[in-house]
Amino acid sequence: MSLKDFKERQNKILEIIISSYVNTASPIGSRTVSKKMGLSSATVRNVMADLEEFGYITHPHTSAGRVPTDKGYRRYVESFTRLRSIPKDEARHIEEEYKIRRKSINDLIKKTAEILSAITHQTGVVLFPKGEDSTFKHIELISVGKKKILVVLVTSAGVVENFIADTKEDLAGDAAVITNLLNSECYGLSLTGIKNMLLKRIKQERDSFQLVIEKTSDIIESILNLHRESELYLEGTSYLLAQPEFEGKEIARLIREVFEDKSVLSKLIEQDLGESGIRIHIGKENKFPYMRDCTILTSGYRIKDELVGRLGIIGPTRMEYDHLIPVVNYVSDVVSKILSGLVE
Amino acid sequence: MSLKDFKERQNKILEIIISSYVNTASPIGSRTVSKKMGLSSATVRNVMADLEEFGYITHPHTSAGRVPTDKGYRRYVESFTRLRSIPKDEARHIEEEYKIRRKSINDLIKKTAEILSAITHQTGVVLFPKGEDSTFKHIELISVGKKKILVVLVTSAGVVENFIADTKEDLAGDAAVITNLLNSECYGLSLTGIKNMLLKRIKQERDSFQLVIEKTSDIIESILNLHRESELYLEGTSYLLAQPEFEGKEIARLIREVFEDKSVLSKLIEQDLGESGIRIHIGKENKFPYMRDCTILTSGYRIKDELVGRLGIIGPTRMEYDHLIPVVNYVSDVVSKILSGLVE
DNA sequence: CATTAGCACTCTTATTAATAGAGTGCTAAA
DNA sequence: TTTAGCACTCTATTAATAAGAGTGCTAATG
Repeated sequence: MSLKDFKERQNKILEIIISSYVNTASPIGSRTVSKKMGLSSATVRNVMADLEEFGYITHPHTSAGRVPTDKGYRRYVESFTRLRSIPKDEARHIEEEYKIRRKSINDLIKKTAEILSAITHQTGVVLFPKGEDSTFKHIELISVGKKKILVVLVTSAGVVENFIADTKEDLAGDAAVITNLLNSECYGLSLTGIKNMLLKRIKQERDSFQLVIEKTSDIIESILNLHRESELYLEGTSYLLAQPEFEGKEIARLIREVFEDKSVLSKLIEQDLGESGIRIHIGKENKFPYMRDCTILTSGYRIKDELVGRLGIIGPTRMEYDHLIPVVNYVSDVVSKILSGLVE
Repeated sequence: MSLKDFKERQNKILEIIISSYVNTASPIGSRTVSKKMGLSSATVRNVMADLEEFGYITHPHTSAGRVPTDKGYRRYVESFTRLRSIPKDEARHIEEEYKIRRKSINDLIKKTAEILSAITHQTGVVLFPKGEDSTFKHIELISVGKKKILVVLVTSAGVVENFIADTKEDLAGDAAVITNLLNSECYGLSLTGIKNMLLKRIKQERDSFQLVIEKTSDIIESILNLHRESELYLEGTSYLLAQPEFEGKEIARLIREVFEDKSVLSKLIEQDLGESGIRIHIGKENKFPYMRDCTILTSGYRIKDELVGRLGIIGPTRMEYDHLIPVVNYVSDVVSKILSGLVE
């Protein structure tokens, strides 16, 4: 038998083990594989021994079937040379979900996490970074009470943010004027750009702008201090916890460490922010200990041609990679298309 | 022994059974109670038999201790004549959480669900209704692309909503003018108010407003169709699922039916919207079948003197009522205070 | 030489039986 | 009215056994 055929058979058997294991969550014996291959169980056992020697599968104990290792899943997903296209009805289903599409970007992003979770039955996740470098398109000050100003910011991408700032004086009467001035001066500038501009202006006294700066120093400070941290939308965490591999033991820990404090997960996903395609982190490949039985599967999404964030799912390492990879990819395409459509 | 003393002893024993059961999640025997009461176990058993006869506690089986029933919990919580004040350090802890307070109302509400969950170790929930009757304070149209207008709405309560609307013509040049017109005409009106005003204006031709209506018919339609549904923020669903009573069996069902489709929960909580104080729904008192082992504990929160929504927790019926009721109450006070402060 | 049949061996899981223990309810005594 | 005492019931635990799944190795086969 040629080396190529040999490898091919290994792949085939690994594939059967994985796809069976994904469904049953219990070790796969040689007989199970043999039936699906038309090979005797003895032959299969030989191949299995090889696969085990190279670390693609293991034994929970002597008389149990085989279970894929992280390395095994890795080999499996690497073997996908090109993305399978997703079934028509599933595509339609996704489109359908987006029909009743929320019309603001914030809503769209949040809804996407829900949709991902609902169609994959895994935990859906969307990372929406807010860089220091996003530029302002519009700013609006609205008086909502004595010495209370509601600040509404719109970035060039069409994202709306708002907060209420306290001011020293009551600016109710001046809100419109100041709004106009700020708009004309700040349009198109980034956060750091605004900071620089203001510093420069403050130096050259006797500027018509000086008055505004004085009156609105509190607001301006609030804007500059606005920590525009990345937002991470998680939806359907219960799917993950319902998996048999997480029964009982360390669930509480996993929750607290991973889901409660989203910063860990954010960091993990942010690593791939530069990448545009599908990225998969399997089990212990995530250095984080409580994630050792989880896989993070994400794809980048775009506004126009600009890569803005990543979306995907978090599930047990034992997930349907062959099915879920195309789904996540498809959703990221749909989201990119909608986002791009919203701003032009 | 007088009837009053008799009832009092019943209460005391019920209280011990409940507080023990809350901690251990396993039936409480007469000996356990006896030790905490200085009464013999035989006497306790007599009282227990009475309590059982009236349906306040049950027997899982002959030789097991007693377990409180929904009716028992109900009697227990009704026995709280006034709210226990919460411990100082806990109060400080809550204040602390709100120190890094998000400055927009939307963020505050969302953060509150997280805080509730974190401090109670239950599922936190906040209902934020958006009535048809809330009035508009400000509207802003911002061009974000050809034939794309970003509409930003601010309600009198200071809540900001935004969406992107498609228009027939490109309105980039007119955005500012239209914004001004809409603002002056719509200020202080409710959604239905705006609808009426527009209909009236459309009838009387040759109105200066006519032009605007024509050009912005798409936007206006979007605003009118804006289904301002109540928002329900749920945080920490995993706490509920981690409870021993939900081990294994119908978890998946509970998730899908209750947490995924938030409308059920919304309805349940909306029933108490008129009520200002603490409201508790114990077990089967929630008619919804999958909630029969859960308690919903909520308190109303206010902006100024106006009741706007409800916040609280969802947990197993076996929860620390004596501790959690004051906590939820305290949080609702803090939130009310902050909300009121934000708008004046 | 790759494949397969056969068999002894290992370890898990399910089943059964036996025992210990927790808790009750009732009766009679204090 | 309270309590001590006791028989009784049911659960939970433990141990022993049996059944079963699956392996690895060897020898036979095409």
